[in-house]
Amino acid sequence: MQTLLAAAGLFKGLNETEMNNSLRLFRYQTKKYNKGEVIAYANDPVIQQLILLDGSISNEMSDYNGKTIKITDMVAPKLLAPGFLFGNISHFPVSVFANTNCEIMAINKSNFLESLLSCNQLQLNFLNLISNQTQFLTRKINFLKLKSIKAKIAYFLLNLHIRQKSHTVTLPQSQTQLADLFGITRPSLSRSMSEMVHDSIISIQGKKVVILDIKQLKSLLS
Amino acid sequence: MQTLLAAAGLFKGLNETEMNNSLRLFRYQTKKYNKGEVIAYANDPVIQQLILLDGSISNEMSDYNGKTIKITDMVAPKLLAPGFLFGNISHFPVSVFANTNCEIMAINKSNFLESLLSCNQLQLNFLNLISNQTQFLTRKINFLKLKSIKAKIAYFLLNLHIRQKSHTVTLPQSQTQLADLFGITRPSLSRSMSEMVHDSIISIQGKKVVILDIKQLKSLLS
DNA sequence: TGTGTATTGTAACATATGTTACAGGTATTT
DNA sequence: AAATACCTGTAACATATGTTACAATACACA
Repeated sequence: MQTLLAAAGLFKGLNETEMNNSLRLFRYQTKKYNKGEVIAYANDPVIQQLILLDGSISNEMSDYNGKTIKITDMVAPKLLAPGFLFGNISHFPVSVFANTNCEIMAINKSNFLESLLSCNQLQLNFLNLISNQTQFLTRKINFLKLKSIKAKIAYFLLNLHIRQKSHTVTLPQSQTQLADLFGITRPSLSRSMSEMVHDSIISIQGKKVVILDIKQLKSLLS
Repeated sequence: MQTLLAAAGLFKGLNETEMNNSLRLFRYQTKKYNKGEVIAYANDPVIQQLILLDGSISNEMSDYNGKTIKITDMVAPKLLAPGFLFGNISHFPVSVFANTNCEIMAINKSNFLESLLSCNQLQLNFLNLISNQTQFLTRKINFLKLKSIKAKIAYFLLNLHIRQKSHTVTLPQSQTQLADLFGITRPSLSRSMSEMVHDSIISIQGKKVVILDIKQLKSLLS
């Protein structure tokens, strides 16, 4: 358990004693969810800090017409929505589904706060986790601000390029899933990629994409 | 100063003694900026907690082609980017401009952390401020996810309707500014509004908009 | 009151993206 | 190897939005 919470970032840098103290303070419950089950509904009030101990979940935002859009996948161990535990009105911004069988730790808000206050390192860790989430949201906003499909493709490929450290990048998802992620339709994605191939900016072979002209790719971001 | 920081949320609920203690701990500097000056550049590292004590600022995100998009305006007193002070890589997500003459308090990150840790109420307040910022960002994402211009107009009008508690709402900005906020062009905004008038969903007279058919307006959100 | 400036409505046209449909390819299962 | 499901490319057309331009109106200020 301690290892898990350390990996989640919450117990990072705590020594054995501090971990034990904190764990003793947490009046937590754990609950198991089966694949496909709903862990939290969007707009549910956030009254507990949920921590994904095992399994993987997906965050989905429900559209006004009921259709859900996947935001992101998360793999254990991870704190869920740490930035929403406090604040004036705290509601889940997304619905949380179990992608696989999951185990969730739940800690009551006021108890969690008490425990935080009892350990400086724990507080710093929590602040760091929230800040990271904030930065994630900001990147999401930057992505959503991109106006054209080609700009989104470029942004995505350039990120892959940085992470995979190669001009040949491997798409981690099918075009159907990517289109979903981008909030566009699959034929539109395909068409834009084809045009970029035609313009010799990239070349495509299955899931491999070769970045031929990184300068032009970057210029698509404007 | 104490009143200002209380109004900013940071000193909310602190008694006189706690405020004095905290203020003594803060090794802050204050700095004045003239209207139009840049307070922080996007991508600057965040090494201090900045607090706007007086004046009003605007957050602008610089596009890849250098063009800036206004995100939001803020009026003193307010903490700037509290969610970015901690975390792995903390860079300003936006540039900050002085809309009017401004006074800014700057507190070193590590000193700010120390001070937080010395007062439980202060910590809770900071967590609440960050959470509120997170919720703000989430609402922003929800807005950006809206696909059509009419959906954005509907979302905006419905929010005004809730806040102004009336079916007749007053637009707080010119269409030019709204279009900017929505990330669209002004003629497109005007056209969409005209169509909504034609469909008897709203009627417009200057800055006054009357919501005639709230049901249809809501259905535009899908 | 008059004059310049910003704001709004609108039109014609260009472009980007969505929609639908279909065919060929690839992978998976049996 | 055959059958099935999924994935990809592409085309024709519909729709939404951007672009540019101009006129009409409202507003601020001398």
